[in-house]
Amino acid sequence: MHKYGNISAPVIKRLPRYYRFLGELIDKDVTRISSRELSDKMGLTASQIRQDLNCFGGFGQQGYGYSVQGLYNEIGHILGLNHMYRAVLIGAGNLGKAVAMHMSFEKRGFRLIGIFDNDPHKIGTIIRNIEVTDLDKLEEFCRDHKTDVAIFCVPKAAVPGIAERLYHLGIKNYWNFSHYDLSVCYDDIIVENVHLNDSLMILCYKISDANDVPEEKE
Amino acid sequence: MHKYGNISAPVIKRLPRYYRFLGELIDKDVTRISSRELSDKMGLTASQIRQDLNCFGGFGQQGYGYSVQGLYNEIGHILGLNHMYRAVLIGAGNLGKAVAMHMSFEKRGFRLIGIFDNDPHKIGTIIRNIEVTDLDKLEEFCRDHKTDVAIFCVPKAAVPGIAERLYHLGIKNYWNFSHYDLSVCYDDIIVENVHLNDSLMILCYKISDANDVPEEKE
DNA sequence: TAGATTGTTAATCGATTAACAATC
DNA sequence: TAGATTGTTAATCGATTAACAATC
Repeated sequence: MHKYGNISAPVIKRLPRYYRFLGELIDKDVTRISSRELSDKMGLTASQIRQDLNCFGGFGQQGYGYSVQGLYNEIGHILGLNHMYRAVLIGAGNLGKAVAMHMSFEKRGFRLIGIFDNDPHKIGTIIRNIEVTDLDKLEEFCRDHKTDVAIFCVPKAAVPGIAERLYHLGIKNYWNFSHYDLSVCYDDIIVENVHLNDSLMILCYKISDANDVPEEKE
Repeated sequence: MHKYGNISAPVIKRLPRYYRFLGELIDKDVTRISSRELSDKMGLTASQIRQDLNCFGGFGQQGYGYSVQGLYNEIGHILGLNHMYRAVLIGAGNLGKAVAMHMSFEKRGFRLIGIFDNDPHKIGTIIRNIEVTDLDKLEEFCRDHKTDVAIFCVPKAAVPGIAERLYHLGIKNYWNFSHYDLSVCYDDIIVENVHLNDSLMILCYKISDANDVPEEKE
């Protein structure tokens, strides 16, 4: 069962960007905007914006355009930001700590309710008002606290084992920062990957390709 | 001038993933693989793999398949990992620190040569053997040290000003973790974005869409 | 040689853009 | 009413898949 039919990945990927630009327009006290104006600002075509929005409904008004605040609210609702999914963070290393400290979970439909690690030096420390708990107590914690999502900030090798435990606990939604490909293991899970290494390599490709310098590593 | 013609974005995005899977095969002492076998492992079609690779050259052998190590090396070369682009990190907060500590820059074609911040509490601290420098000394530093890339780990509001300074210094390659859209400002720059908030919202969409629960925030 | 698998061309599928009638 | 801009259908473009001759 899908709330909005079968929306294509490219469309979904653009939604947060629309949301961001509309938020900026609100900050600038812009109340209405046409698909044309928005397309200029965002570097898209007006057609694409109208097509994208009409996957979810007719939010505009002929001859007028779109209400900025109205559209912002609609897209926030489509994205499901009104939800409050309970998330546990697995891994309190540099990356995990940064994710815990840096993200505005509450504005994005989530609440961080637990942080786990197996390093005795980290267990017991406090990150953003949450005590880092021993990974061994994961099952106990999830029995006591409804948990919807797990965030993976652990090394690749640790992922499969932890994923199996989570899957067994019925937690099947993952925000995955590890280099492990979760999607090839289970097929009834929801995964959103953040592969920082991949992103860095793509930057490397773009620079190399543009400069065409056959310079080698020294 | 482009080294490899005009390769489409979807193809480029898959390259790091190929690289990752081939690296794993090497670890498992697999020496040869057919497009068919690889496609099974990765959840792609064999056709797509062959099409992707043939954008860059014929790396296989009819009747045999591909040499795992050979293909790994070729893709590494295509990605430009043999380069050593000098990068400065702008922003030594939680996220910046995590990026500095967590990334294997040297394996991905980069070397981190400087870290900058404007917070007096951070200036002078050491992160991964690099002293955090006053952002005011950016121009001085870049005059003395050839710099190819800037990594943005600062709040949105700080980005446009710093981007202008970097652009003026001739630094036009950016790894952007901020929520600021650099691409709409300059058109002769290379940007690779890591928008963590967007990623989190996409996860929220996927979960909401799959569950179809009209549950509201409490 | 026979079998396997590539490189590559052709067919299909999907996403983006263009056009325009509907309508505010 | 006239002008503007949407929602939506049709046309184009690009990416993926299928097919197969080339060849190791």
